[in-house]
Amino acid sequence: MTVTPQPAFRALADPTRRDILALLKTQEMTIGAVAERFDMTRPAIKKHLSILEAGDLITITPRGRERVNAINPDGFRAVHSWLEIFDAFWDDRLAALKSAVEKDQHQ
Amino acid sequence: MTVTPQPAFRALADPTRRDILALLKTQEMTIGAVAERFDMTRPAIKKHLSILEAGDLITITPRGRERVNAINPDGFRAVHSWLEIFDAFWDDRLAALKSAVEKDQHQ
DNA sequence: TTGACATAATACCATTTGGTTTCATAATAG
DNA sequence: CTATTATGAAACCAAATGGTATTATGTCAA
Repeated sequence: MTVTPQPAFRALADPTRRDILALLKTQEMTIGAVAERFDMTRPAIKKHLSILEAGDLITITPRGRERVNAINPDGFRAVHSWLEIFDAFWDDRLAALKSAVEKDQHQ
Repeated sequence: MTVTPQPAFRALADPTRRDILALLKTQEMTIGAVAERFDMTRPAIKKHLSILEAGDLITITPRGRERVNAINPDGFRAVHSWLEIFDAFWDDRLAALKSAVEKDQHQ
């Protein structure tokens, strides 16, 4: 069970890391393969991948001399569940907006 | 329309800022009132609030010599819509898990 | 076994970040 | 008007962050 969403939120704060996630969404990839897609050195990409792993947003699985990086839903769920705290608020605002619009229409 | 979720994700990456959001969820508050709730100086809180505003997660409205800070759903929607990119992935994984379980039951 | 390849690990650097202190400004209460 | 109150703004600092280059390690292929 995920205790704190902090590592996931921290991981999501960087645009390169979000791009990596969007890339891994389509397919699992080795570190080298990911690095090829970015204008950045492999060590830099490896750091990003480690941070994504720390946030439970990806898994890194050894396969021979390679490391396979794949999306891991766990971290996403932690983020999602934190954001859900605000769902009721949105509903309230939407309801308020709706009633305001309706009231306006009746005038 | 929100163009990039970057300022919102950046704002969400700090635990103090997420605590501030959780606080503002219950009620609008002035800067001073927010600062009273944290073991931190007012300028520090003010910086956090500015970053939250830059991420469209809150609005800061002048009222006399005060500034009223209130949750703003816009930034949350930007975050939510970026995360939605991964919804299909979760579904796929769930479907894969489900079929794996079912297959297992038939053996 | 040896060479090549994929990654790990370390040291290093510039910039950003999260905090402070201090001083300035604007609005309200008497 | 004056004192107080709420905030703005600037300068500054330590630590974290995002990147690099370099060197080491482990695995595969011939």
